[in-house]
Amino acid sequence: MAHDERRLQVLRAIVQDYVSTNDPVGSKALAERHDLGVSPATIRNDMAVLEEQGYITQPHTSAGRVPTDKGYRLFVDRLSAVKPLSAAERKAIERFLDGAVDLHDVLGRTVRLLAQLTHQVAVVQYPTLSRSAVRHLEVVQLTASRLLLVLITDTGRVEQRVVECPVDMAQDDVADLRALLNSAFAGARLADAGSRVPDLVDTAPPHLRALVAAVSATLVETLVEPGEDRLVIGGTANLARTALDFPGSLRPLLEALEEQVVVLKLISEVDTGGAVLVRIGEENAHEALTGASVVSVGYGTGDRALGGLGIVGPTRMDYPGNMAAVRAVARYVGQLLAES
Amino acid sequence: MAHDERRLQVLRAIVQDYVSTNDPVGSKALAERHDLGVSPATIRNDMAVLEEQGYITQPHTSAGRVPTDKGYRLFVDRLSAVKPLSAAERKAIERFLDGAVDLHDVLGRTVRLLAQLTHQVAVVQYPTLSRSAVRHLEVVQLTASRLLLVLITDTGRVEQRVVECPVDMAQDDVADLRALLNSAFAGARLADAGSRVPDLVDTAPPHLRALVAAVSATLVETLVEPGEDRLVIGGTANLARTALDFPGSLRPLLEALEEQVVVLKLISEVDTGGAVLVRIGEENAHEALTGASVVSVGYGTGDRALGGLGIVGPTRMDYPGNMAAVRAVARYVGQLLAES
DNA sequence: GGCTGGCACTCGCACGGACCGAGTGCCAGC
DNA sequence: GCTGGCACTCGGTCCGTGCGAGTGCCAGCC
Repeated sequence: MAHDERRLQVLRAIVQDYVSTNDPVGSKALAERHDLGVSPATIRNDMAVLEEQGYITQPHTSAGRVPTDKGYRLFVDRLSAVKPLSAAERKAIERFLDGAVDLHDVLGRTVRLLAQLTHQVAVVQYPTLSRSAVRHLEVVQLTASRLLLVLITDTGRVEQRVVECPVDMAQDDVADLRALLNSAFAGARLADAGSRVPDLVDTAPPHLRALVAAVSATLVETLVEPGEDRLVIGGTANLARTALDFPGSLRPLLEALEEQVVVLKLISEVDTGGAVLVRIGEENAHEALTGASVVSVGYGTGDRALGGLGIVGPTRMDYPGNMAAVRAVARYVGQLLAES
Repeated sequence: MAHDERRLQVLRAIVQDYVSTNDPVGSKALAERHDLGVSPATIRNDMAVLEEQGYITQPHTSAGRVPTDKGYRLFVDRLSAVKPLSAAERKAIERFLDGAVDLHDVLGRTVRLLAQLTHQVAVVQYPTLSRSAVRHLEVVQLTASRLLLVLITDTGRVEQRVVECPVDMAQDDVADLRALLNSAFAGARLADAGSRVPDLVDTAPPHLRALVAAVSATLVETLVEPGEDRLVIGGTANLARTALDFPGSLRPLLEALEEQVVVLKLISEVDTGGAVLVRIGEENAHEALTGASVVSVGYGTGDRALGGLGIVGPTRMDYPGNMAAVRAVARYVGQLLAES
């Protein structure tokens, strides 16, 4: 019992030291810097056991130990206390986010803030369309047969689509179309929009039916589908600082970030309970993210989930601090968006 | 005369070889790989002169020569023929860009395309707001005293702003406001919008005056100002490949790219005549861009300039190829946007 | 006058051996 | 079960050497 407990202390100390120094940590340094109450020799025995169990590893003989993914996992699950943010950090969050003029601005500031607080790459997802509701649909005629459809959601997103129509339209037709669409979809969650289409087409005046059908089809096809979820990414400059932590090069990671789809999946799969999720190294199950960890959490207004946000960095990161920062920022963003 | 001519050939050969091999190039290799018709010894004499004049330099004694910024400049100005795009590349441009659903999509595809064609970081500017005209203004009421203003421009941009109003509004007020704003601003270039405000406020019905004033103020302040210009950036993964070409680290460059303001300035200062602009190394007059070159060009519809696009890469880049790619993409994007 | 081949010279770099020190595993003793 | 001691391993650094690429210069040739 007592051994087990101390071994965990040793693991914790190893993780902490390694994260802060980036040097494999040896038994002697550990005994000096931490009050473990035992000699280096004893620590060596513990380390041998930890290595046996797969929590730590040696880069090479005669080097210190380094935590494995499994070691970080244990650290995150059982050994790390939540690190409260400093007053200065709370202040910074407020100062940074207040004064945003629209959703785009809020998310842009959020991603910069997160990157600055954590010194990692930050990722913020736009509020999911499928979980948003229609606030207003605007229709603007571009040419005789071409419309610009602008969707405004209750989460503040504004999306545009160009719709090619089968027939030419008069100005009155466009106004009628706008009224029809709004009365049909206003307040509807986008996920449910599809089911309202048949009814809408049926009740539309005959001369507008083809038009309504074409426009609603575009609406449902391109706005309800997932895959239309967007990401804001920032702080990639931080990768240059941590470049040495990534084995091969930064390239695959940068590519994955640009690709968006992989990261989007990781960020959007958040715990509905609001807990911060940590995925360490190979847990991410994607080649480009070997050696990378993702810390993410959902944000929302009240009890309603809007999307996810988080950070991506090397497995060798300050988990308690980053988890605290991610959670705090998510809460604040949620509040901010609830106001509008 | 004949010497001068040959010396330029030597410089051209040095640039070409150095760009493709990344090794300082020596007189012997030069004589072997290029048909200069003279012996290495003669080339050495020419190289000594070129070095004297500042076009090339030696990283260290007993190494070959490397072009300086000045050398690249001469190469771009006088020694490079425009490299026509291959049929496959033209095909790729069409295939890539066709099927875009809106402006956001067009620019996103453009930046990916450009990054792929040039293997550099690509940058595309959204159509400048100040040069755009108002197509439609939509007003959506969020709360009693808060409005969401949505601006749709003739260049396809859709911008949103939240406006806090001094007074509570009834639904009819919002509808009236919408009509007033549209009749006042529809068709106006945003740069001229400010001058229409006083007239608009004067002619507005008394009970709407405060409202109109507040909304137009926001409109002018946040949408007409420059600095609201946006960039799309892509292909940063290509930096990892060319990392060795950047002296210190990638960090300052990545930071400058995220900051946007520096790059925006470079990209938006385009030649109005439609020529491709090349800024080499220190010509960029920004510390983070030492060792980087920017190739940019304006894009637009017909004779109307919308914005700029271009690439950022190491000074050691394929200027003819990249210039051709940038120009071709800009043309195609211009055509595409002219259609909508 | 300009080009060429030859030649001595300069360095950067890769290679290899020696040294050092951090860290380990093991063992006998407390 | 912990501790101090000890022999051992092995990566990193330092240094000296040899090699080769590339240069500048010079005398001779067209």
